[in-house]
Amino acid sequence: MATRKSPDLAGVPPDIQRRLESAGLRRTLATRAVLGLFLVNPQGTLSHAQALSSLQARGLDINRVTLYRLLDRLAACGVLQRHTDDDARTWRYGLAASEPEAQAPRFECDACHRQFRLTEASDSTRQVARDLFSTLARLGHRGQRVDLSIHGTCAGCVPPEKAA
Amino acid sequence: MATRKSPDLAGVPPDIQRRLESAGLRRTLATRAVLGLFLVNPQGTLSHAQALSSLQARGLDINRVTLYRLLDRLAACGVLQRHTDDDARTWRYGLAASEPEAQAPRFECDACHRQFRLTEASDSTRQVARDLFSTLARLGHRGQRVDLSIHGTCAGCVPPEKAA
DNA sequence: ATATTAACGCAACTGTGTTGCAATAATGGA
DNA sequence: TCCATTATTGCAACACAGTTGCGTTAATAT
Repeated sequence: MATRKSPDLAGVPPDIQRRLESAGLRRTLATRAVLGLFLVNPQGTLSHAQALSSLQARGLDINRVTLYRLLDRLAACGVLQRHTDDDARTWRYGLAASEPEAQAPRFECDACHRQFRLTEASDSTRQVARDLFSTLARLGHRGQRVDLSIHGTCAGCVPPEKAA
Repeated sequence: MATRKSPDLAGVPPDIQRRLESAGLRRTLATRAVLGLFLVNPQGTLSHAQALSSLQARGLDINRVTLYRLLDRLAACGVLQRHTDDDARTWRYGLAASEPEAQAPRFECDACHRQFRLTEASDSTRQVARDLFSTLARLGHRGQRVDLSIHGTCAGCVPPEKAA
């Protein structure tokens, strides 16, 4: 009745499918659902708690521990990217960029806590990363990874009367 | 016997004393001890746990809740600066720069978890901050604060045979 | 010296994430 | 198509960082 190979990963981009497969991950209900959560809004990020309630809102009753482990697995195989939220002491997950080079700065709205990736500004990041690495080298340290984030108020949260 | 005004804040810089006073903080034993902890190493940062064990090592038996509240207070009045540690989900505290403009990037060693402020590179930060703010403005958002951090291995932790 | 109230210590609690283990269900091969 | 293998799941219990309420202590101002 149904095909045997790749049963239900319809809208999932091939590069993600490849990463899932080469890590040996199984296509479970939970995996598909969580993946869908991120694919409907590729720029956004979700905390564990947000992901859990989204799943519940869709009628999916997934155990919280299962979700923790699933998000971990997806991050470990490079499908998601994990970073710490600045305010709460929590992790946030977002789709990883296809090429890791394209590390764009993150913008986090202090009002609604949504996060955006500023792909328009990835040049700035590359530039400053070069600078910093050479500064570090001069001091005898070794730099490996630059994390650039901006806090502020997003367009949707800027009070209209103050919006210039 | 002892002077009545400002009894024991000998080595504390005047701008810090001013901030303490204008916030109405009292000069308790704990306040002085914690302040001392940071002043002996002005570039360093400490987690709550590290600060607590340093205090205990000096024979000071301060309650952990008291320390939490004290660190909060010092951060609230601008003497300390608080930020989330990237690996553990904890806060770290460091002396705040006298002028907030001079926000230098932070370098965090992934091996020993110590942190350094790269004052040599504060120009890079200013530059990239300008870039990002204008990018954000174009998109309708409003940027308020740029956080630039680098992870890597510090001079003391780089394995000698690999240190070039 | 005394009244006021910030700061303290204790106990109990919250929220986020983790671990051990038995049960379940994708997956690949017969 | 059925079966064996083993990744994944759910549950319960735990670990850790930080918070809250409240009665007590001790800086500070008068």
